[in-house]
Amino acid sequence: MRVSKSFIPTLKEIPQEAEIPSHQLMLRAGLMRKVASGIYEYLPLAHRSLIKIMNIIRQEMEMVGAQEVLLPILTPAELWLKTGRWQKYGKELMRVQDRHSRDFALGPTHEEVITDLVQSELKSYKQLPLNLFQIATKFRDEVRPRFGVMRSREFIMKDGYSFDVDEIEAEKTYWKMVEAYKRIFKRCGLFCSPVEADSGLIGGNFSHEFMVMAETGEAAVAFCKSCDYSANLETAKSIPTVSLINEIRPACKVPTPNYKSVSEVSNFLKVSANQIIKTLIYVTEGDPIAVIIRGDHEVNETKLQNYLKVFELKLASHEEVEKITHMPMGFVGPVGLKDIRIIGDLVLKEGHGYIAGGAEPDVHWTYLEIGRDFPTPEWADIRNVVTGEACVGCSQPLNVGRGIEVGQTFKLGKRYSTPMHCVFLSKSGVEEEVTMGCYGIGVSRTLAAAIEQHYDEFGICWPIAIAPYQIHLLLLSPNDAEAVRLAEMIYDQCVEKKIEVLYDDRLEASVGFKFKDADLIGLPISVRIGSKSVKEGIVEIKIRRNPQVMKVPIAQFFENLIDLLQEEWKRCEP
RNA sequence: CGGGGCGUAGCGCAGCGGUAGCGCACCUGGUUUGGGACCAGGGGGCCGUGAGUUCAAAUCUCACCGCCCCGACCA
Repeated sequence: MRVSKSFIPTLKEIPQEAEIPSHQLMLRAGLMRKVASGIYEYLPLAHRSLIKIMNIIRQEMEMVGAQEVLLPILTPAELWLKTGRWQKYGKELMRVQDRHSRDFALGPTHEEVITDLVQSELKSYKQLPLNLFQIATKFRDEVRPRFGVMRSREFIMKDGYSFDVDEIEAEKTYWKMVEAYKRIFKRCGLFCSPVEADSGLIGGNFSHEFMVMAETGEAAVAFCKSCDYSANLETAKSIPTVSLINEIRPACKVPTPNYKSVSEVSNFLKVSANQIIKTLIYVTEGDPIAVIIRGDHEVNETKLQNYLKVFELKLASHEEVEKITHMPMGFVGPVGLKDIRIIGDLVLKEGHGYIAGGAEPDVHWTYLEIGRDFPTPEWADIRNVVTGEACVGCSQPLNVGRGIEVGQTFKLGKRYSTPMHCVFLSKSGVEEEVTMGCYGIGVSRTLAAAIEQHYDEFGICWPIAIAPYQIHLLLLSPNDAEAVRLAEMIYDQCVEKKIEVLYDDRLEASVGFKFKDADLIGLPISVRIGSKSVKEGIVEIKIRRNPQVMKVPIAQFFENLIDLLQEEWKRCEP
């Protein structure tokens, strides 16, 4: 492609709307433009990259025997009513009506649609296993779209669904898919690993998220450098450091005038926060509940929600707290708490001599013993793992970092086949429900994540496998006939050799302009041709991610180029 | 939905009661071409929308809309 004929609107300045590097660079390098909040247009460069990601996915899916289909975006409400998700999915499900006032949803995911399809055709165990996938646009009416295509309302997703005769076969399929996913992300040039995950709204009992570790990631991940344990903070476990700090003494009240928060109380009493019990009140769709947790720990609401099996969970407001506990805000504690279910974080179990709210203004209890001074709560793991705690796999210290979730795999079991009556006749002639799995990849998010992982101060540094073009050919002296002749020759030969080349043949752009654009667009290899190099009989080649410029005699140019391309490809091998 | 910020030329911004500006980009002509060139000329705006206050509103008031950030939320 000649730049003079291309649609690549690069920007010199950082658009004010963009916060994170990938978002800024996607706008600046002319990859995309915004139409509305969370809705983007993909321009030619981005489209070429997306196609490459999709093709890698297609190849790997084919390798594990999955077949591609294309499902509708507009889906009738009745399908969603069958599984209860018409209600449960909430406002994120984009609902529309047709001219007859019939309800539809723009598909955010397609379990219902695919299960309905398979249900209508599945008769015998002989048709199983079955593995179907599609690559299509999805809609989610996100509360807050963010970070460009990282969290957009309309996005491209690969979603796959597997159907097996039983749990054992389904699990085999699941692990096959996990392996395929690892290959896909590696082939896209991403450093990405599966982490244990919460299975959320989609249901099921087993899940992994594929995380690209990045500062700007929205998910918190606990991981171990010594063994391969890693998990989303929503499910992560650790061996906590237990605080057997204090001697056992009779409980006594101490004045804490106007000291309410954990940090205020610990400063005032000169104790560390891990001796304090924090009491939090949550409201749910049922009764309110109380949570007690060590002062230096945080409640993980996903864990709590899963333990309680509730849909709604919200920290109570100050007014609600006082009404529910009959204690003043800031001095709520487990002693004297009545008529409320109390969940205690497991870490508290072994400790002694705790400090907690005194149930009346300006007072805290000290030397509290669980079970002696207040009833033993229901124990559950409801807290966030903290950096430095011991790994459950190998006892080495855990790290907590941030990640971008580019894919997720779920074992669904019969979550969808039961309500949608997706059954088959088994070998023994008995009707059985099919066992399902589901597997997603955010294709547009993968593109953004790849940039988030491969950029520098000048622009993008594409992995070759998903780069819009492989070579950026820069004609630096468009008025030098010899340079033009050489550049045109190299361009023609690249086209002939099927080397994807973007040729900056612009007459009007200055040298600096071309260099800046090339750095910004970030194709893996640039080839520079100007009067200077032509006179010396050489061509300059630069690998985007390296600072040095190589000088290659014209006669050996293609030989060298092909070697360099191969080296780049090696970086994307699974 | 709660909190904060911003809407003025394609992009980045200034102006904050009295003729709508700057830099970059764009168009024409010329000179240039190894890290976002130079000279000369030129085009482009309902100052987000609507009400109000005022002799006079981009500027003050109110409402609405849009966008961004933090939080809540999130296959």
